Amino acid sequence: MGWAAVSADDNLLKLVEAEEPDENDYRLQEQVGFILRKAHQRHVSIFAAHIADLTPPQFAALAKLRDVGETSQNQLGSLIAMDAATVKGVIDRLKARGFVELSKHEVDKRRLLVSLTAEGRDAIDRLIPLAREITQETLAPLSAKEAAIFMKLLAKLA
Amino acid sequence: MGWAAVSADDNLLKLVEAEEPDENDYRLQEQVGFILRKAHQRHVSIFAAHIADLTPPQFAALAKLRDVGETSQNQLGSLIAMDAATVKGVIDRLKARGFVELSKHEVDKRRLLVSLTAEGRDAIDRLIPLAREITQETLAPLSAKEAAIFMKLLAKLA
DNA sequence: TTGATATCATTTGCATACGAATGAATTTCC
DNA sequence: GGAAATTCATTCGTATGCAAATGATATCAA
Repeated sequence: MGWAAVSADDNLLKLVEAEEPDENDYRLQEQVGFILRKAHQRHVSIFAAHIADLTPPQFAALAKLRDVGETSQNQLGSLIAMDAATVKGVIDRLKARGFVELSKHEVDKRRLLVSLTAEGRDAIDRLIPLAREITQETLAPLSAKEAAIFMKLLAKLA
Repeated sequence: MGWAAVSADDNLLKLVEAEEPDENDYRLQEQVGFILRKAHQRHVSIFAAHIADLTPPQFAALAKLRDVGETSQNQLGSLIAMDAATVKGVIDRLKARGFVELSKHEVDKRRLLVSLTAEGRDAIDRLIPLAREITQETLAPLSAKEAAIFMKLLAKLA
């Protein structure tokens, strides 16, 4: 009885495994998260090759400030997808470089207003053409049509 | 002559500007780098919701070790796209958790061999089904067909 | 063989990235 | 009006991620 039962269990196990051959062939390099991380790394590397003295988050902060003018730190953070702790560090470093200046909101005393300095505006205006090249080089492995499709799908994911 | 020349220059300038209206309408949220960063952030967040006690890089290290068995630290790093400094920290933390063990290469004394412990193998085997859910949820905004196209194009970029 | 190179690993320094805790100021709601 | 909840900013701790410098070991080449 013992032998027969074990044998039946073995067969059942094999059937189950045949229906789910997944467990054993998980391929890390094909997972979206892994490739996303690599694609992001590649982009950051291309960015650094074109703009050595500013990081992508710092550039994003300046570019957004150029769009919206003066805003609070948190507001800016939400516009460029950074939480409060992260945006503070970015703004601190931009302030130390003289690219942004801070002031207190007159009415709401909690808020810290951030705005571009003249130097910051010059910098971002000067860097935007380079940023276009960065975008182009990042998308270079794709044809124009592929790039358009990719951007549409990527936007859906983000 | 002076007036005529200036006038001609003005017209020329306007033509050039008409051909390149770019400078003023750089849209950060449409740049591939910015969206790539956001998509990556979203994936990391989904990952954390499913696997709270391990980060994506730590998971990648375990998954790759499961594939290839014992390897050197640097070799593992190149397999999962981490430089030497980064992979060291990841392996250190996995070692502290008892998921990997280190040993010296007998022949080449520079190399530090990394391998899964029994506990590490149990962990990765247990987590792989969750990782499949993470991949699925990350791609959820796309239809099956869109996801297939996206993965092909993303792989070209990375 | 030995001197130049290259590889493996470590360390340091800097810059995101985010959860959690804290304090100050504001808004909401009863 | 005032207590409760919310918002804004800061700080701390932990974890990538990478450049650059360093030391130990291997390999290559003259």
